[in-house]
Amino acid sequence: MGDKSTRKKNYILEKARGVFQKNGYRAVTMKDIVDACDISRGGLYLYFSSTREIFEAILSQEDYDAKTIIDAARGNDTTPAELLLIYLSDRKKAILNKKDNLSAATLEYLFESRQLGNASPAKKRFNSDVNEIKKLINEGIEQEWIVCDDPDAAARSIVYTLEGLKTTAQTIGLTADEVDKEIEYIMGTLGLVVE
Amino acid sequence: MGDKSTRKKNYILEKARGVFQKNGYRAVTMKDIVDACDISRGGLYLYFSSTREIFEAILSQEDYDAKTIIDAARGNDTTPAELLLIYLSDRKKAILNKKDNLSAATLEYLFESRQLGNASPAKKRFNSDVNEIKKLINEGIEQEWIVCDDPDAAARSIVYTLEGLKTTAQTIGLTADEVDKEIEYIMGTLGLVVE
Amino acid sequence: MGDKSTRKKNYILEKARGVFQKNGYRAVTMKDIVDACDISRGGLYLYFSSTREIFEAILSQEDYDAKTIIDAARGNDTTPAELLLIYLSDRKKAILNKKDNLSAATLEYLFESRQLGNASPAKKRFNSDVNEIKKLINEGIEQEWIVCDDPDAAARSIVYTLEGLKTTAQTIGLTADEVDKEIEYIMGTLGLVVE
Amino acid sequence: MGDKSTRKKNYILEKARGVFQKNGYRAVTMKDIVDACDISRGGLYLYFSSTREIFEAILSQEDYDAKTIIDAARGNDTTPAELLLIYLSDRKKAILNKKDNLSAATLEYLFESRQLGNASPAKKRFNSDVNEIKKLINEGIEQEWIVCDDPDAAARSIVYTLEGLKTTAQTIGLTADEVDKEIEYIMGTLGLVVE
DNA sequence: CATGAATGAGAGTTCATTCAT
DNA sequence: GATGAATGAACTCTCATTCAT
Repeated sequence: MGDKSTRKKNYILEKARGVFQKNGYRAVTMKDIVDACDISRGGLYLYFSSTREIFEAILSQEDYDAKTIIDAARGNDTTPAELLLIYLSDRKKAILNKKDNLSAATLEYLFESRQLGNASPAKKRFNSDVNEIKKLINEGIEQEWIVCDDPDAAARSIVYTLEGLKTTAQTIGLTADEVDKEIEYIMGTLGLVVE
Repeated sequence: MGDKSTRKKNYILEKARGVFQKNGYRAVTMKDIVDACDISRGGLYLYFSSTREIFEAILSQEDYDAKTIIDAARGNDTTPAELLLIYLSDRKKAILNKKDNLSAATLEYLFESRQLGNASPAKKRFNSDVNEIKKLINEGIEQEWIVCDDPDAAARSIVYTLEGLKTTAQTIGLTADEVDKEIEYIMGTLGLVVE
Repeated sequence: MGDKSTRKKNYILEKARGVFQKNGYRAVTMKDIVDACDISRGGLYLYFSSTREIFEAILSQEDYDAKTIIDAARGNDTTPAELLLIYLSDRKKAILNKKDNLSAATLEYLFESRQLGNASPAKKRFNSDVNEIKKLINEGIEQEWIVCDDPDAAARSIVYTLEGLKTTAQTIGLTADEVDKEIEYIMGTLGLVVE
Repeated sequence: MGDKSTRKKNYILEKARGVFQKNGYRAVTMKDIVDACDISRGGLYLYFSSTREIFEAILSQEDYDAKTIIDAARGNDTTPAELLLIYLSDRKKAILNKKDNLSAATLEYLFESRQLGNASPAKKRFNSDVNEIKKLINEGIEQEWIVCDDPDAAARSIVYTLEGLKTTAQTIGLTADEVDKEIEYIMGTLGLVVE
């Protein structure tokens, strides 16, 4: 983290992130990143040799998985319902934050990855998120906060819905109210009320 | 439909569809389509002047909106629950059919449209689908098949979830069972049971 | 003139003239002319096989040489001075008439012809104009209207100046007053006064 | 002037000048210049992005305006008549020098500029030349070398005539004698004799 | 005669990538 | 390490020209 090479790498990633946010994944060229970083063409190649490599480096810095967020929020007296709401609210922010948002680029990246046949990191992430939410639902059932016949299906449903909200926000746009309403509905299906 | 020019146009669209299915939207060049159609460079330009134009022509041929499918299935004795299930099953086919599937390309296209500031056709489609499903749910409530406090939120939730399933299928892949399970869950939240 | 083929040819030339006036010579394509004539691509080729051929046909229709104009104006009592003024006034109209004017295209055409080594028609025209004006000046000298040491040089000078006015009008623009002033000056050098 | 980029730019301009001299303005393509310079396609675009840009750079290197030539020739004992003759002789060289001559290309360029609506640099040049010659004529009148009623008209006439000579030389060709004769005639109209 | 679909050469332009400095 | 000039492949788009109908 301290050595010069790493600092430079991080500098590039930071600048490149802005470019991907603005232009998506496929439309970004090495030249765009060179321009954004204000370094030389050759200079960029010393650190990264393709936009794919750069984008993957950026993705690996992101850490928004359910476990991280939920664990950070856990305390002695936080109920599963509260934790779920905290997670959904965090996702809401990410969904609505149109500027600082790699969703569009990430989807493009994943489509391309799919075609190339390597989607496993995304799959791992999906499964881990489902598991984390399922755990929360099971805790809620035990503590009689939550009513749910099939925690696995419920957890999956939440993740699919969040994915759908993200896509919808990127393609046709969503307001905060629309996301709030959906969060309330999700909570409602589990027998929870957002006060 | 009969004249030569229209036949040729349709031929191009058919071939181009394959290219978009395989490569997504942004990665496709006019040359790719020229090669797929086995016509001359200039020849393609007689009919279409950009990949965007071609893609939009393909999209306008697609007719998978909820109203079309549901109306086609309505009969004297079809219950709202049955209609909803028919719609979801149709969507399931579309979600899983990875080969003959423009989802990935369409999402890319929509992202680009968004950046260019014209997402309204997609929005119209979204709203129309939500409405159609809401109508179904309301009918179900009247006929006491369905239990639902907020039909609008329920309908939106279904559309978001389907969107999420489509994306997930494209990015990390889904099996038929996984989709079935999700459909059952959706029906369950409305108090319906898939036998 | 009456047969269908000639009528069609003339129709094409008429439309093409407008295109050359608007766009010059080199910039004009066969397609431009096809579009202007509202005929088929192949149809144009039945009559002409290049823009050069068309332009040459147009040029051969033009008949603005000094002899034509001066002869048309000759009468029993027209003095050489009057004839000269009539010719210069005619040229003035041609110089200023920016819309209906092939000057720019003609110059481009002549440059290209020069490079190709066949400028003789233009040369013939130049010499004939010089001769016609020289004749006029000589008549004027005989009748003691005009004072001039070297009628040949004077005639040439007039033609060069008219050429210069034409070019200047096309490149940087000229007003009627500016051309009038120049005509007066030319007349003045021959001892004539424009009343 | 010394740095490599400027040297390369000048190298390109030098080679491009030859191409414009040979082919005029409109007919020249970026590829022609690439070939003449023996550099890569992309290489040329590092320095210039259109033939227009290149041609304008070449033009801005030219410095043949009347003021420059006349000022360079001024000395304690040079008479206005001598200065005028020096200027006309310089123009003669430019008019006759068919190889190293951008006249044709420049006229084409000016036609195009006219169509695009920006002819002002040429206009400025025209006016400045007229003024410089007018000053010379006025000096000549004061010192009683020159006889002239209307110095402004005379100066304009000279510029128009030179323009006409240039065009004529380019289109149908002129010999040195023909130009000499015209110069003598011009001088004669001002009451001057070329010895 | 007349049409206009079709071809393919060729121009413009952009970028990933290399390499001498 | 770092630079940025240079290359050349690839893509978009336009036309002159042909030819089956």
